Parts: sequence; C-alpha cells; structure tokens
Amino acid sequence: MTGSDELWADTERAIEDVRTVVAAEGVSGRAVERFRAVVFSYHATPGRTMPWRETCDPYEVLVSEVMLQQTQVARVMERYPRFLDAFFDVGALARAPLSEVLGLWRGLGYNRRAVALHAAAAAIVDDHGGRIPDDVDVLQQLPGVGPATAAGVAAFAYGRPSVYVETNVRTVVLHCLMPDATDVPETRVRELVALTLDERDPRTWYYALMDLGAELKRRHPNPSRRSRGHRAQGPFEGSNRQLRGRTLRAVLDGGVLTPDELAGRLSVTEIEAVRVLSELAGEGFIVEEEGSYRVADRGRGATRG
DNA sequence: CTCCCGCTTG
DNA sequence: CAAGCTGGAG
Repeated sequence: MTGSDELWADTERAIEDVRTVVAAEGVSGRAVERFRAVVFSYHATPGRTMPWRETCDPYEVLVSEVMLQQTQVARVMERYPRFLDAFFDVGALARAPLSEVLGLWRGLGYNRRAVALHAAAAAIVDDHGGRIPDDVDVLQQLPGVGPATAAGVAAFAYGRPSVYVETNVRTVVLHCLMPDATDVPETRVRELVALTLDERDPRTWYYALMDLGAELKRRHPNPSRRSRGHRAQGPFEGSNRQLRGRTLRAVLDGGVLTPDELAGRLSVTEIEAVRVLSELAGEGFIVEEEGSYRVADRGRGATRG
C-alpha cells in the first residue's frame, strides 16, 4: 500500500497525542503546534504525485480544481493531460467549440462543469484580459467556481493563504481537532482550517493536509459524516443523472438527434426523450433546431446577440 | 451499499 | 437551508 505501516503507526500515535491535548484544553496554541507537527511529519513521507502539483500556472491549476470537484484523483489523472494538450491556455479553451470540450470531458461526470469551465474561460478572456484572477472573491464570480475552487486557485497558483476546505482537509480537521463532535457546522471547520494554516507556504501545507486526509479515510470511517452538510446521495442506476449522461453521449456521438431517435437508442418513451433534451438545452449543453438537437457549438443560428 | 480535492439553483 | 448533478471503483 502507501508507505509503511510502521510510519503510519507513528502518525496515528502523534494524532492521538493531538486529540489528548484538544480534549484537555481545546484547540490551544499547543494543540495547533502539535497538529502542525503531525502534518509536516506526514508530508515528509513520500507524498502522492499528481501532474497538477507540478505546475503553478493559474490556468492549469483552475482546470485541475474544476475537474477534481467531487471526482476521484485517479479518474482526473487520465483526462487532465489530454485536456491541457488540446486546450493549452485559457484563450484556446475559450475559443474551442463546446463539443470538443465535452468530448474531452467524457467520463469525468458532472458534465455541467465542462460547460461552466468553458464559460469561465470566455469570461476570463473578456473581463480579465486573459489573466486568471488571484482574488478569491473575484474568482468566485466565475461560473462553476465556488469557495473551494477559488481558494484552491488562490493557494496553489498564487500562494495565497486562502481558506481551502475540501473533503480531505475536512477529514483531517474533524479527526484530529474535533474527535467527538457531531453535527459540526461548516463555519467551525473553516475557523480551524484558518487557525492551523501555515501561511508561509499554503500550497505545501494543503497538499500535506490532503494526503493525510486521504490516508486517514482509507483507514478509518469517514469523519465527514459528522459534519452538518453531509448528505447521502440516492442510487445512480435508473436516475435522471444517468439518463442525462447517456443522452449527452448520444448527441456527442450522433451529431444531430431527434427525440424519436433518442427514445429508440436509450429505450425510453419519447416524452422522456423530449424532457431530458429540453433540460439539457436549458442548461446550455445542446440547442434545438427544427426539432433536432445538437451540441451548442457556435454558429448556424444557435447563438445570437 | 459507500465515496469522490463541490457548485448551482430553488 | 435542501436537492440535483456523473460515473466508476471498492
């Protein structure tokens, strides 16, 4: 597996130490100090290597952060290099037809992110002179960019001490600093992330935190279930999400598709086919023209104004 | 069944 | 606030 079990045993002991201090005196200065020592010490062990950790280029960081939203590292690893190969900078992405972007996104899931990222690239070119913003509040104005992605770009591309809370970071904080708490509000997690952050090198700090969190989750039940925002998701099989995914693929493969053709290919009623196609059209994936649907690339009467 | 380096909309 | 979004791996 990852690293040796003996080194991990040391880490577990050090974490126990932190929890003991926290139990006695809360998240005190000493608790923070020991917590940081655990994270730094864990980071000294061979960390995970990922292509987006080898670059500080803001565009490349942005792409990685969006791809990594609710999506495993392993799945992103395959598509990230191909995506950057096709769209080497923000201008290239902004200029590219949506069909190409969606094609390279295929299999990543949450296809809305591709539409949003494409729109974000256009906004960066149009409103920010082609430069990815370095301010968290400005970043969050971009489509598909929320608190985590904005903080990630600020920290990983620009070295800003932003408050970056994703699932692995949350895991470490909950596990080490709030061992017995339940129904933890997100504001409290953010407080502790801010309090413990190493402002000298946020990028390295968060990498270490995420690696530790990932390992922690491999060995313990997920502590994120104790946080307030956590919700179990419904089954995927037979869901609307599944139908949307299949529909988009069909349109990408077919070029142009009528509801009737879609109904045949996916074995759904034509009512269902119309419904899902309209839904995707409403979200900017595809456009309707004389009863047929195709990907919302530019030109041919699709876009105006 | 669970989760994944979350965001948007109602 | 809650709900929906993708798809696969464990």
